[in-house]
Amino acid sequence: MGCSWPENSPSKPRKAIEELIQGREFANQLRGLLSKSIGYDGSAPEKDLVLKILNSFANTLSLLNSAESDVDVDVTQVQPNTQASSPCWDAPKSESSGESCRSISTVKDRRGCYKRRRTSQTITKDTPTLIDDGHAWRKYGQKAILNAKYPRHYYRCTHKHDQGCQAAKQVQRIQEDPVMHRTIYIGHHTCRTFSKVPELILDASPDDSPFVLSFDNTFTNKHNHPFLSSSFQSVVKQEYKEEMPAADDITHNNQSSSSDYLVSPDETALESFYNSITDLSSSPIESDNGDGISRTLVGSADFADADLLFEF
DNA sequence: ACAATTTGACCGGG
DNA sequence: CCCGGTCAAATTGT
Repeated sequence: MGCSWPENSPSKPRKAIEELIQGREFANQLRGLLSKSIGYDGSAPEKDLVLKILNSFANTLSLLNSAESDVDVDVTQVQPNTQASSPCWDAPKSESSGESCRSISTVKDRRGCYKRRRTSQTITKDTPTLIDDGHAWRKYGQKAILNAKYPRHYYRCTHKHDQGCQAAKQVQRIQEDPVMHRTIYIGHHTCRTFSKVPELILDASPDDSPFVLSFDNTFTNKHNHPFLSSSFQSVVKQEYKEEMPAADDITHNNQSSSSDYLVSPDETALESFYNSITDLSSSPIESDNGDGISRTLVGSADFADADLLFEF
């Protein structure tokens, strides 16, 4: 079971990946046990540890996955409006206005104008159900994934068009542990607007040098998160709504489906969420998986700042 | 009325 | 051809 996420690996790394997935599975089980036996006054170093372990697994897996699939440095050119690079969605209207296109075209002719994202850096994060990373995302798709119980959701930055921000993310519920979501961040934010976040948070941060900014926040913002409650709630609502329809249904698993419906009840999700929150805020866990990040890139600054948003 | 999400179709890579 | 990523019309929410 499981091991459906990374499907793109030759053979040696693959074995390693399977091992890692198994390890992660075990860690998840341990985590479940702990949250049962401890209740939610949290503050258990054990759970702290488990979360660290889980993150290590996640990061290692993402490293392995990207290790052989891309060797690129692809710092994607971020240019909002050079018509040279703008695919087709910048000026599609003109073409459609001459809509008399003889083609049967129930759909406009999209041939050739379909830009598939070049593999840029991706960072994988496992987070308890409803974490908001503080960025404004716009959902643009949802897909059932082969062999996966839960669909994958596709988001891009809300400011893709007005600011040319290339950031995107994919979110999928982890089937071994439906409480957790795996989020793959692709590309980095070039937008400046934190629409959801009141400015008071940012006031300590001038708006250049994201590196400084993120570290700064790490130390200063640990205890005040004025936006947590609001964004939290909205996300809750959204998530539950999403999960309601047909957890499985996908393609082929007609027979086992009945058992799939007993996804963990809401309370469990909430409880463990609170637990994680507590744990996360009490220790700088995330900051150390810089190892996953630091090996490459330039865009990491933004992810660092995403990380600390996970930290409350 | 506008903005965000849903959803089926399309596209390109493997 | 299949699968996953993206587009965009239709629908739903604010």
